[in-house]
Amino acid sequence: MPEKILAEQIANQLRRDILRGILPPGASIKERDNAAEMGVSRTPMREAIRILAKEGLVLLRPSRSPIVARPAFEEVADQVAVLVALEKLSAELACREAGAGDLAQIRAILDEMDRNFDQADPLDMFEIDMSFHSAIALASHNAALVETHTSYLQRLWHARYLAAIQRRNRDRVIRQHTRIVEAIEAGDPEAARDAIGVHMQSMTEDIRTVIAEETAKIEKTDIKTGETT
Amino acid sequence: MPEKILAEQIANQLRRDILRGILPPGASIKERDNAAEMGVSRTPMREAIRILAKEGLVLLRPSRSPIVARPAFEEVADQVAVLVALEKLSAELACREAGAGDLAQIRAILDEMDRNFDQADPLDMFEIDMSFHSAIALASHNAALVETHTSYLQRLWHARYLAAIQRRNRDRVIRQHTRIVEAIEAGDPEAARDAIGVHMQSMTEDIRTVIAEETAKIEKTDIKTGETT
DNA sequence: GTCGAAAATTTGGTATACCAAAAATTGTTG
DNA sequence: CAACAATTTTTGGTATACCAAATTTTCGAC
Repeated sequence: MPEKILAEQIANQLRRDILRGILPPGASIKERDNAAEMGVSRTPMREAIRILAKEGLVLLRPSRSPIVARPAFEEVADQVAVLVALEKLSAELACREAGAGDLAQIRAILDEMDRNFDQADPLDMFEIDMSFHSAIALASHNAALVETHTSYLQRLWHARYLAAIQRRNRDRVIRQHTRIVEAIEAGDPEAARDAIGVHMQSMTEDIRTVIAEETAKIEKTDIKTGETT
Repeated sequence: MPEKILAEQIANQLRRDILRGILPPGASIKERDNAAEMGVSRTPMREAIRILAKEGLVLLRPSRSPIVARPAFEEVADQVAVLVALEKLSAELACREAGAGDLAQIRAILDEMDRNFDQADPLDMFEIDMSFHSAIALASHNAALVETHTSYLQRLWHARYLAAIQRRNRDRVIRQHTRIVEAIEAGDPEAARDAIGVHMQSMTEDIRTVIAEETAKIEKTDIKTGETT
């Protein structure tokens, strides 16, 4: 694959730092300073910040440095509601459009999660989980849906990652994923929508819990030190 | 409202030219030439082109000038499938979340269309039609949904505009919009989803017909003159 | 007339400089 | 000590120049 332009490389690096908490919510991203640190000019840095702002990972402020977004639960919940609709559409279309290769791919990812859930590194397992959902979107054979779905996966990555890490539940995840796969293999759109609905309901609850905990932690820190950004 | 930056103004102007057919599908947008014509530098022009590419109105090509997108029916149909899911979610959430002001706004737009459909300029009427759909999205009180829905409205504007202009059917549109409004006013999510489904099915058929006609027209022109871009 | 090589042109990407506006900081006064 | 004014700093946006790569055009040989 062709080498990415500088702006995309910078966006990827910043995205990784944000998703891994190296750049925590509220941290400012100074265009000039960050560019100098990376030995690049402002132009690709500016472009990269724009990319991340579009993904909802960074918040642009007029005449102030952009900051790493710290979405309230309500914002995340809004995005999750849209993601649920997209995933339901994915599963529904996959029931109709998926080829044998698509189904094999989806099943293979489920089997891999089943085998390796406990041994694998949590981040790796989380990424496999995301690839499961992406594989279903790809099986829909709807390019616009794939693109929008990917955008929401990226936006929600951090919240979902925290939720997945802190509320790991192997049996529940495998059971719910299995229901989804079986519905798609059976070509049953209604069953697929229901299975997606149950799975995403669990996830929403997990995210709510995790964000509440993070918010409590942050408020305690803010009161203690009086810190602002 | 604060004055927009140059890049956004340029994007708006190019968008208008594209949607109105002044820049037809396939026309190239030369960064340097267009910038010089508008008396601006490449930087805001480049940014504007990026904005339109994100909206699907412009197709970026490596080492070649971007061109005005000429989506195949399949691409448009894919986007419409996603838009249908978003509109159903809008209507569903609006049933729960809409305030009295939201309902009044939606009803007012319907009444305005009913009164002025035949007299008003077709472009004005089309824009009112779009504002009807936007009002429902706004009534959902889900910011992420509003943003994604707006993005899809923009991407699909040209196809929908052509379809609306060439297959105008006042009674059908008013009837279908009325069903949607009544379902939302009744707070009935299922009825709202059904009404949206019927309405968008009609629209998809109209778009299919119009794109088939446009494609036939373009192929005839290409064969005749051998023109390429 | 065709084909291949060389030259020219076009293009996207990036670096750097400058400007106006907004925000933050500092100093002065009451 | 607080408020206000002046100054400084930071910032986003834009203009311009340059470069490497890709594409197109031109030219020469067969």
